[in-house]
Amino acid sequence: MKKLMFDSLRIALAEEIHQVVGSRWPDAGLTLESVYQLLVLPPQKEMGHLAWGTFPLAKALKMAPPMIAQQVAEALKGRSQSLFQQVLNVGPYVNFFFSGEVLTQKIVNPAISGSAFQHKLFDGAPRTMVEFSQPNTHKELHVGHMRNACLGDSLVRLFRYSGFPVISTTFPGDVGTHVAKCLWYLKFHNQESVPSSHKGEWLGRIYSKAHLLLEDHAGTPEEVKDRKALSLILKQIESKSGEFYDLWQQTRQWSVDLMNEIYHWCGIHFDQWYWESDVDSDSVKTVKQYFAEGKLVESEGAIGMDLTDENLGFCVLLKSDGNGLYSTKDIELARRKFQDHHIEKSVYVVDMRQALHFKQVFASLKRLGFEYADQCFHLQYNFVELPDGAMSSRKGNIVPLTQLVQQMEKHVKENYLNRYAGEWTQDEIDSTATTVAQGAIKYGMLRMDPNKKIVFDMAEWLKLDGESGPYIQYAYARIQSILRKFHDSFNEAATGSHLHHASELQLAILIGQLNAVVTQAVEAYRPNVLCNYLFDVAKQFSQFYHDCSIGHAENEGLKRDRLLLAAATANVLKQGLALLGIPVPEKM
RNA sequence: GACCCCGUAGCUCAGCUGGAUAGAGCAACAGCCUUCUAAGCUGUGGGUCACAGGUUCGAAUCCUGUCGGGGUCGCCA
Repeated sequence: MKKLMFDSLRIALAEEIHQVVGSRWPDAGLTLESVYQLLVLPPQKEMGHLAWGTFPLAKALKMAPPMIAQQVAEALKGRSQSLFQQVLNVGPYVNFFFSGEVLTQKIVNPAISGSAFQHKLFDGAPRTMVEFSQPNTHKELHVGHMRNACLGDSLVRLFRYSGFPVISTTFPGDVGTHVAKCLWYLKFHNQESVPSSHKGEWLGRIYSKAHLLLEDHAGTPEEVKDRKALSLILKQIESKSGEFYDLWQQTRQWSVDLMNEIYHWCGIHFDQWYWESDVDSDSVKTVKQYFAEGKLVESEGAIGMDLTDENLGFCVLLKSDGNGLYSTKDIELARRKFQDHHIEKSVYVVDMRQALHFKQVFASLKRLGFEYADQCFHLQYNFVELPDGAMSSRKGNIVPLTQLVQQMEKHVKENYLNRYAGEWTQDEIDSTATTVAQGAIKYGMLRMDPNKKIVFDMAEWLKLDGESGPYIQYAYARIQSILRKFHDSFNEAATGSHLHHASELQLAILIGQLNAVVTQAVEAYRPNVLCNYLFDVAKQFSQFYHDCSIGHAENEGLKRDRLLLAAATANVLKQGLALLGIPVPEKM
């Protein structure tokens, strides 16, 4: 996979530099592409719009970088016609300033027409499957699940935008001991009647009670009875018959309804759903087949793959009782993914506690002769915990996802949107509250490096000023408000020739960076770099908004140029937020 | 004991495929709504980039070691 050149301003500038350098030092062997890749934003806005570092050239020529920068800047200055307005050398860098016209032509116009968002960013992008969101049925969905869902969904969107063929998939756990525990409690101990709505959440709480009761029974005569009951339940589910199978089908649906409700709220879609119950029995058959072929070994009564020489221990694939494990299912699932969808790369978004598990699974796949084993990638991320420690649905100390959503929407209405009561319809207030809540929650989940832990504190999450999703949405809504107000002056043919203020030019150059930022986010599997960028754009817009009035622009030409720039900014914000799975409000 | 992740301002974090004077948000303090939405803007203060070596013209960034926090290590998922 190779990064492509897609930024027309950088390409044009790189061509000029390449010509100058090529004619002056023909032997340096500098390619157009390497010139392009070395064009960066300067650390300080005052230094310039783009900067070119001379380090590689300095190495090739064995000259001091500042010397080269000076000579390149001089040579560029001597050209009769150039793209840039000003060039100056600062230490080892050659810095460039552009006119409002060039920035409008190269950046603003493509953002207005939408062509800026249609570039293929990579060559040879593999057909990729992204598996994320592996919630268990019969348990409650909590804020920790949200981080995974947001991360996976954003990656799918980023890959797709960049030109990858992508298949999104989920692998919910609808069988296993946690299900048996839940059904056991429901049948033998539950005193409550099943609620008429929110059955999924209720079921999750039943699971917690089941777990606690079973712990209480540990070491008592009840324990033996419990184990027998659980074993019976599991058998009935597996054989697809009996009262517990019926109960499983019924209750499983309650959880699935809850999942669908949440995914719908989040705007998350899966192209393919793989169920544990579906791969379960086949996975055992597959592994038994491998054992029969002599590809697996027996150890301490279990069957698996010995990976001790890779420092990965022993990967159990069949328990001594003949049943499979999580690893067993993942072996079978990997096989199906490549077979069903002819993918070339498989990404697993799963928290870091499973790092060893996936190393074992991938190493096992490789030894089993699976040709795409090296193309399986575990994207690990750190988990969400509460101020007083780890969350666990078994312990019941979780923040349910539905609670976060409800509180956030309520908070947004009470503190901000209810001021429009009477002016807006209730529908507008409700749907805007949902949009803003999505912005707050998703941005909050994505803004940090995936490797860093998130300590969830509801009070902190409800603060919507400063670096937050709503701050960015607010910038967008303000632009829409301006466009509504001055739509008569909006003109797509505006040239940008009236733009001179630093706030205008800075905003223009910044909105031109979207594709470069997306490229970086995709390469690093990190949506947080896009979060930071969009915050910067919104901040730069706020400054522009403050410094450069559109309604009171000195003349009509300037007003048109600024309107066009604002509209382009809105498009970049909307497109960028969409890659995070965040919608935009037309007003807020 | 082995392996993985983290350690940057009072707090939460950017910056990490080496490059310009280490940046934001929050909190604190001082200003800005008769002017396009104050969920906003401007300004001030705040740093031994955990520590110690090494590589390099150049290190918050790469390597080694130490310390501190979290996680994982065969029949849970």
